[in-house]
Amino acid sequence: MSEQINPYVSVDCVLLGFDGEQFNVLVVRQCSSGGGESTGSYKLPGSLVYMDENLDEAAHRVLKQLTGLTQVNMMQFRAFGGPDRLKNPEDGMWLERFHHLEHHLERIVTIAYMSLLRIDRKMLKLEGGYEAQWTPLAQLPKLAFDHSDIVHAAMSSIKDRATLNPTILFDLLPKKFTASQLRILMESVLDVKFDIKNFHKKLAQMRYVVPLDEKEDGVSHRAARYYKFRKPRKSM
Amino acid sequence: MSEQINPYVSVDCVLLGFDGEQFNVLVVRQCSSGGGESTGSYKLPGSLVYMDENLDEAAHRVLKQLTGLTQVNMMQFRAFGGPDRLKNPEDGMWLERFHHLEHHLERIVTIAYMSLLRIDRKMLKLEGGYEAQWTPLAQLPKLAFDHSDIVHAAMSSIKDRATLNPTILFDLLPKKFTASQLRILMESVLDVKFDIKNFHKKLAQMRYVVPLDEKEDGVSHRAARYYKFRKPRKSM
DNA sequence: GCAAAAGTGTTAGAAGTACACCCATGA
DNA sequence: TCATGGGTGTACTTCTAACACTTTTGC
Repeated sequence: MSEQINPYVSVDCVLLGFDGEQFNVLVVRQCSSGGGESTGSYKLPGSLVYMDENLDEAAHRVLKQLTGLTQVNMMQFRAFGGPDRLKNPEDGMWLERFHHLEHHLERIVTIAYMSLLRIDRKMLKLEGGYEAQWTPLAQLPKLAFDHSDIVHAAMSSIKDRATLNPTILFDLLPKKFTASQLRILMESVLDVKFDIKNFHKKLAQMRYVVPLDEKEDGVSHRAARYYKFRKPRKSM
Repeated sequence: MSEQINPYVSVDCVLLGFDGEQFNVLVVRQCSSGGGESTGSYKLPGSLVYMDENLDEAAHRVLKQLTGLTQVNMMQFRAFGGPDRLKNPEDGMWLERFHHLEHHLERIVTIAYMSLLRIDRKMLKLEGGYEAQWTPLAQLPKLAFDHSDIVHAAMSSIKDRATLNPTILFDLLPKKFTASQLRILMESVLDVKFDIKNFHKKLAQMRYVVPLDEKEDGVSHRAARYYKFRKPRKSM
């Protein structure tokens, strides 16, 4: 890690996936940078910001290092910067060790990003000693720093964004998905229940959702039709 | 300015007012900290973040110094942090001079806040040498740093927020306001036109807007009824 | 009395809500 | 054949959109 870094500003990424029932977050372990023992607590993937990159670039770098993905919509949603973010001394020490900082960290402001991923994509284990893991929101352990707060803020932000523009949610679904996958996803994001019949009607009116002639296979009940998402040409 | 500051992180505040026709932004002049010549270009009010305060506190401090207001909803809406923010060398030098920094500033990340104010409130001229001024958006000069971008991002953010929760807009109106004041405000935020009759119908259904028995005075046409805003008890 | 903005009702179409039963499949 | 989730239609209500004339006031 030879590049010059800004020791006061980081990005942290809330990578969200949906497994058909609930949201999952990709968390990593706080390990020393040499790889080795995985005893640290879990945290969000993140990094200090390099001097020659902007915030979006830093967030994309983190995502790419962790998953290999590059063409992903990373949404900045909030900065967290209270002096109490490092109140657990282990967190500060870990940062200093991991980034080989010379001086003591008093304060770090983080810019939080959120990204919606298909959970089936393979995750790389990083040489940097990352150990990435999808964890259901409900079973999320206490994370390092204020990362637990950041995750909750991300969920709240995604609700607002999906209300304004539901099409962002399709990043979470497989390329072919069933009506009930979409319905359950929307229900859990927006925290509502849809009537099933009415949902089908609404689905038929969504220009950006097109029914396929293909059906589910190998399920022990009537097979569901698949749909796919088609990006609207203008004005999401 | 003896407090310890974080030389890498600032807050900038987009203070918006509505004069009945258009949005105005409160801009200040880049002056030296000793007061004196007002030759600098305009910028948004802002400050580096002190080591013992969180981001919200820093933003409220800036607002209070400039206007004396304290109980105001300051909404964080985005961080700006590209390395090119200081591409105009004057901006960086001004910051160094103003804050009496010892070392050269290479990079500064700013957390942008936005706040909606009644434009009639009196603004203080600060001993710090601020010269605050409401400026209509349409006549906004090129601002220092990337502050022009920040203003546009604020306007876009307010549209999203008002779509999700129109009640934030009442901070912009006088305590008593007419139907057309509200209509023109909403039209300019949401970038739509409302049919006047339909708007009155909609107004009558807004629980949080109550008609008064009072009317305009001294206008050379039929006097308009006043309304007032009543905070909803739960769930804005 | 005239200029200027305020205020008012109806109708037609679209969208949303509530509700109960049969269908296809694998085990 | 049964358990499981998939899929369908109708009636009612609510919301939205379009549209033109009369009222009040100061000058």
